[in-house]
Amino acid sequence: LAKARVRAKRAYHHGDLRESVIAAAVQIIGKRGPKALTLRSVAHRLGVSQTAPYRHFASKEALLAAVAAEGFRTLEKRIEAEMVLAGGDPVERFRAIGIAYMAFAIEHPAHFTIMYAARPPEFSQGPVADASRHAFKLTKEAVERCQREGRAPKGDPSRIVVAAWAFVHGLAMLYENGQLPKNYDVKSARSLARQIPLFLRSGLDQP
Amino acid sequence: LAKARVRAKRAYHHGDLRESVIAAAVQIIGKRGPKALTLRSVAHRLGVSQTAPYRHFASKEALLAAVAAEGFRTLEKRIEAEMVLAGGDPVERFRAIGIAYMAFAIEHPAHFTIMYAARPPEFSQGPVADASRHAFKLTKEAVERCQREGRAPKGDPSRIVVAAWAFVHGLAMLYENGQLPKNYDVKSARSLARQIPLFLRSGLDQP
DNA sequence: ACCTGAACACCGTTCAAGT
DNA sequence: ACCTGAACACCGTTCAAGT
Repeated sequence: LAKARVRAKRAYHHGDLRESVIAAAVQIIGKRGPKALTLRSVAHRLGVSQTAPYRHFASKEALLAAVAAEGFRTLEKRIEAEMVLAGGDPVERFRAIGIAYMAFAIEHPAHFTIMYAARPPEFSQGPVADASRHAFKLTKEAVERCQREGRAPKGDPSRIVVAAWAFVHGLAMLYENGQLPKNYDVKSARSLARQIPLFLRSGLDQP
Repeated sequence: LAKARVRAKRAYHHGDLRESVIAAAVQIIGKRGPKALTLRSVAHRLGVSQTAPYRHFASKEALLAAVAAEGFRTLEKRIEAEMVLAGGDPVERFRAIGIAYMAFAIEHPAHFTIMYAARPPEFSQGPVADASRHAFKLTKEAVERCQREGRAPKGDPSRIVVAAWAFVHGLAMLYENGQLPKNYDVKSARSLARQIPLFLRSGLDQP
């Protein structure tokens, strides 16, 4: 009867539950906010017992870390795609990273929220830390090319990277929190293009 | 006996419990992180029954909103103090706001976390929104003075304010999360002074 | 190997009752 | 007015037991 159908549905999750749990978590966060995410709600949504997710995640934090890792992978792909579009100009490449970051935050708010709201200790190591380092390295390379061509001031490129990162991250944060003034059209990520390279041009003297 | 002493301690909280609850919440967040903050832990720390805080706060979120409001008041005072130090030069005044913001984030991490991590609906109105608006207005005035003296590009000053705000907020965020490179000395807030006014000098063309 | 059901400790919140 | 104690619904997590 109905019970048989439920059982069939459950059987479907054999070997696939891990991905389903992540997807359901993202959906719940997206629809009802991070506070509404409970393991039990995930399990219920998937028609699975409340303890089933523990087969695939050691804890709720481990699930959040998996969502974050997925987010960082997506961000990485977004950056790569935008870099290809940018072509060879180093300033354009620098811009592309910021545009990709902003676009990612806008297009994947649930992932973005988890990536920076909850920061379990798992984030300091493993795939999340790797992705973070990789994005930093890409940006630094773009800045160094700008410096070589005389389009950014001399000095430690890391300072420029951090400044740009802080700017874009802060902007994404303010956007996410709805704290940007109405006339500030950040919905189109490309409108930021002109603002990001200001970090290449001035003000970055050593302290 | 011991019971009498507890009773005396409790009596002390007559008319004073509200402030004590806020202070205890800040301490718990500072020592054990926002996740460890429970109304019950606050009550226990104050030697009061678990339901006593409900006399002063309608909910846990209301308590968090009160912590945030206290944070915004402190930030406001910090900005005013730094503005006095800055004197009359408009660029210095613009800098002062960013310095005060960064210094506040460093000196009051528990408040800062609550102000931007948890965002209950209470934040959209009331004292929190007021403080936010006031800080924005102060910054905008500083920018407009810079523009009048030819030390910032023409155009909508709000764009410069938002860019500077995003930058400083992002930097504080990265600092709070321990995501800044080791050689990036943000612990001394004043080392940011040279970086903040870059928003006044370039790159802020209209999109 | 993967899932269930019952149980435990903990939480926010409510409410009748105490002073 | 202010606080307590018991209770409710909910949560993360554990574990013996099922297939």
